[in-house]
Amino acid sequence: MASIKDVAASAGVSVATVSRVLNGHPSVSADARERVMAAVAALGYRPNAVARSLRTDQTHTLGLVISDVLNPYFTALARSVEEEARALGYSVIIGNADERPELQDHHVRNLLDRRIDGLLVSPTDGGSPLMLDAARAGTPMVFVDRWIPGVDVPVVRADGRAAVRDLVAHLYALGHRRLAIIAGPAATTTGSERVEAFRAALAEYGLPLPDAYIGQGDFQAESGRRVTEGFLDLPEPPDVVFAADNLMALGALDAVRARGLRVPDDIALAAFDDIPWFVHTDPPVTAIAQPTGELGRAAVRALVDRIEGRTPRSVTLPARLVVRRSCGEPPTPSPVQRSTT
Amino acid sequence: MASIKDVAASAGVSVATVSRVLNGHPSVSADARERVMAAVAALGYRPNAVARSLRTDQTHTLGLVISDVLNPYFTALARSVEEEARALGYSVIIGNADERPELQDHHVRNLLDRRIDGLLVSPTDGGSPLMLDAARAGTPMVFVDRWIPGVDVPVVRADGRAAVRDLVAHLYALGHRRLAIIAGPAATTTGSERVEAFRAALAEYGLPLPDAYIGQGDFQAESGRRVTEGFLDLPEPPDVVFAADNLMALGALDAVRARGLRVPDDIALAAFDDIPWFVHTDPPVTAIAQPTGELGRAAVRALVDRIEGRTPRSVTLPARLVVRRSCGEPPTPSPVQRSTT
DNA sequence: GGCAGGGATGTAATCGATTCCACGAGTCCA
DNA sequence: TGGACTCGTGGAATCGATTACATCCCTGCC
Repeated sequence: MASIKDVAASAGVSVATVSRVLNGHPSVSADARERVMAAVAALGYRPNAVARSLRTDQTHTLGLVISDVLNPYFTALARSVEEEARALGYSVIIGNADERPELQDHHVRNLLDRRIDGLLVSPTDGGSPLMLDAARAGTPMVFVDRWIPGVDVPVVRADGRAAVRDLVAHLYALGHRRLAIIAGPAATTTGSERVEAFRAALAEYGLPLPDAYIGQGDFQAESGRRVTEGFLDLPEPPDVVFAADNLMALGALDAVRARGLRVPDDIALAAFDDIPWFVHTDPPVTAIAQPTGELGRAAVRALVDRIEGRTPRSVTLPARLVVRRSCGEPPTPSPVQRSTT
Repeated sequence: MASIKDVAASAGVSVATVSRVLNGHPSVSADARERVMAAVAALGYRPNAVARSLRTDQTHTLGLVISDVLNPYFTALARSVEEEARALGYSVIIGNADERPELQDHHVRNLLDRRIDGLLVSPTDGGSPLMLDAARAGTPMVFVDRWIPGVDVPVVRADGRAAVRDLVAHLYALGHRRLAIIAGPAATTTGSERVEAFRAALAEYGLPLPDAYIGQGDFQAESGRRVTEGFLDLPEPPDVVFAADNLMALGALDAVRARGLRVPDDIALAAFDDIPWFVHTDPPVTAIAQPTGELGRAAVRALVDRIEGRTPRSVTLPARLVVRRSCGEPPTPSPVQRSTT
């Protein structure tokens, strides 16, 4: 592969001049510029990003560590992150932690070794020393969706509290009184916050949230299935199951169907995170939709602000309730209610 | 960030010795090794992968360019690719082409500039000069899922022909005679092959595939919707719509529902690519399942073989039909038929 | 005792870029 | 006419690693 030296030789100039041409430095004669461009074209020369990064100490690359690529919510997030990053001149390397802290550490370490310019993380746990050290050491970092309390890192996320309140109001209006939740890991902020928001909303309606109605999931479908089976085995099963993410909702649906029961007649279902498929499940699932695209874009902007020396801002955007049929009585019949993720 | 020089100084040895320790070179005294390790730990030193890559001309990184991250099929593929690569000591950088050739080129160029060790591609089109040149120039490359004919690059893919034949048999047995297909872009192998397989299978049953029953899609949901609307507007609409990928099937479902029609009573639906959600759609969708995980792993193995000087093999694995209820009469009732993707 | 061989180590070249500095030539103005 | 300045250019240092080569010292064998 041709290097800058080959270009210089072929154009009859020094490597310094070639570099100046390539970087748009003003002080280059038109003649030299032309000869260099010709040589570049003739040789099919492309600058070696590795060498450039070594010298400039910039990789123009962002790392994105997400909890689960198979989760459509995170895929959508990753996509919007990549789009915005590309628009700002950055590439993105995605690390999939699969909800496993040690994998998360593996990716963070790998990304740091590659000297990415900044890190976007949706932490799987309370934060390993590795990540905390990196943050403290000054690695530009932004948390997205989930975050770690007590660390001085901007957070870009959705606030689901209002939407959860709307959901509970909706459920209450439909006559449901025994509401259960499949929670995410308590070590994640989204895991604990959603339970708290749910509990607070229930309290407004004078409804309890007994421990038996709080199932411990891990954001994966299988745990949704398991927890739901537990709920169904209760002497007094809940009227509604609220899954704290879309995959656990999928598992819940599995469990309900495996028993030969029907949603919403036998038990209602709602989920946090709206995804396109929820329109087409049987029945369509009532969900809380996050502004995923805007979240990803805002996170990238905050991170790039930080990298380029500006002051990044934390951002909180509202989530909103999308009512479908999985909790009972359909909303006023209308054209297919499409997803908005 | 500490460099190898700092470690050398702190350990009282030369950088060469530090490098030897770090790379497990045998000719280092126990004493020196120990002092180096201590210094490494004390400084929290991590080798700079950028510098290392520049010197060794290896990045231990694979590029994966896929057509659409939002498509669960490709996400699953990406996941298995990353897993296998990690097991073999490589990282993966994913580029999402979004079915747009120019974006695909952008990512290929970007990955090449970063001097990735090898490229895994599921081409969005017939192949840009950029990609063909790279292949000819000797960049280790493997095609996965889709490929470009006439290029000397190993291909790892699933052969859906037998499964398509099974599907047609199934449809025929259910009494369907007017079968239509939503095809992918003809420029992609999967786009054209699936139509050909379908046509060939229909021929075995003496069924025609009129042009009006071949809708041109682009593997995205919206095109599935549009094509399906066209089918429904036909004086003689088809009995069955076979979507060449899961997203177009989703669009088809949308279109059918928007008309107030029902699957499979009014029109049946089948899809290429099985995904977990198909179990839970209304109705569950009959689909052709690819061995996605094995495909990803085999592709990585082939690519790494090529990179490390062994001879890579092309691999073709069989896809298989998963019957659910979207084409009519359920299969013998049984426990929930789970997805297998 | 001397020499060959091998182990441990350091020096320095190298990878491919960027960029500081110096230098020559040309321009402008006093 | 000469000095100051600008512009275009090249030489060389530099980024942080790896590694060929040279050196030194120790051991073992004849």
